[in-house]
Amino acid sequence: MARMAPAARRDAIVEAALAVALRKGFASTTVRDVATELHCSSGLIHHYFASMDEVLAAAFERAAGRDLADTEAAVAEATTPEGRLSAFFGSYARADQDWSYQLWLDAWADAVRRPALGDTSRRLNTAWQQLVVRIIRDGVVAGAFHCADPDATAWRLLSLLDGLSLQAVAHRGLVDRATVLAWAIAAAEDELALERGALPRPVASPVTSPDAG
Amino acid sequence: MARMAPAARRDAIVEAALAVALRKGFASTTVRDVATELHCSSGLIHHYFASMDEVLAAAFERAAGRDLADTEAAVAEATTPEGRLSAFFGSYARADQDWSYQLWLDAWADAVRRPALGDTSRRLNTAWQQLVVRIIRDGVVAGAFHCADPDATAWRLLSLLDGLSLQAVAHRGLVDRATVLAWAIAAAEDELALERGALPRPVASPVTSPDAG
DNA sequence: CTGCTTGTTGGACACTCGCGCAACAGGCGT
DNA sequence: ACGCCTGTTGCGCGAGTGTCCAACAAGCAG
Repeated sequence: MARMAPAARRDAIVEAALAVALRKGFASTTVRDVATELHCSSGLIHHYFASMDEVLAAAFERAAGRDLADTEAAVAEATTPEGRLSAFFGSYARADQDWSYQLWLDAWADAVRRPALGDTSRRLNTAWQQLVVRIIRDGVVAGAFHCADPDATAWRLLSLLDGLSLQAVAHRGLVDRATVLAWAIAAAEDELALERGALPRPVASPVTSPDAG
Repeated sequence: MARMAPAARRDAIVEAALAVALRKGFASTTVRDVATELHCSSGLIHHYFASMDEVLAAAFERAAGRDLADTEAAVAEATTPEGRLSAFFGSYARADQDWSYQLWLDAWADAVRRPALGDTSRRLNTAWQQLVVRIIRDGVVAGAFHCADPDATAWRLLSLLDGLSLQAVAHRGLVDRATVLAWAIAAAEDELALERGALPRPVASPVTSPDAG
């Protein structure tokens, strides 16, 4: 493999690891898999990362961080509290269509066994929850929402969303995406003392859907 | 090891595999672990099972089935609709104490990639949801609950429970067990048009807590 | 008691895994 | 042009895995 600048090489490794993980899951992504994906030697991966755990954590960090940034951008675009919350749901539900949600399932399952991955997953999960907290707080300040404990409400909304998305992704067809979205929004309306229908229904945006590996 | 009847031996192997899996997780349960647990040779396991996958699949089926049966028994013991629902929550929350909930995380993550495991997981997940549906239906008939769509409510309650339990298990300490239980029960009271506090808070039943492996 | 079926043994085999290391080579400063 | 720094290689180690198999022994039929 051609010589590369350290930053670029690190980047390429993370990207390759992510590509493999999306195909076969975190648990069964090996150093040699990443090396093959990158057409380089396995030793090179260890030259940049102390352990495989760190490679996977970095790969997950990138994928989830990217999704978080996208969602934050979508939320920032909206002008009203109701619009921001809807933007959040719309952007989140999009995630369970392509394979990025499968990454979360893998990360949650492996969190206990791979410390670095577990830390990353915990941190990013909290970041998502804090995003919801901010949306709620802003809405309360603006007088649009009523909520006694935004932190708890955020956990409940996010967990409902996760539990439903989990079924949609792991057991395809048991619960469909539109239903997940509708139920989550209705739950938010209840939690925030809004009238039914107060939150605009986001349109489901079509996204890339890679085949199984 | 003493000679045994084929059926009894098969049973003992599955039981031993389950014991190990509950102690150190599904992913890291090996043939030799099971053999050690059973005080027999590793070859014996392969005399009864064509592959290790089959052993683990049988163990998962037994664990999940037993949890379901336990919960169904606990639910059946209660006499009022409120008592039955509380019994369900109490029994379910118990699951996230040891590794049995980690089994579900593993199953959900691998469902898409391992068809046999995915089928089992889907079937048992649906069985849990149907148990909630029955509790709700009975409560509605008895006039204790009000619910327009028991099927949907069951999915929402179960998903909230799963989403919260997931955080409790994968990210130890982010959300604690008592909170999961309290929030789920409160959500149930809202869904079924009950007054706050109408559902008795189940006592956290002490269960076997094997050390980490 | 003898012979045969079959549960059971324990090691051999052929991998894979993460990781470390000595050697090679490409590009930059001088 | 040279030499040094460092990205890169590819092999090898030790530990781990699932799977297979020839040999052993326990119990039953004759």
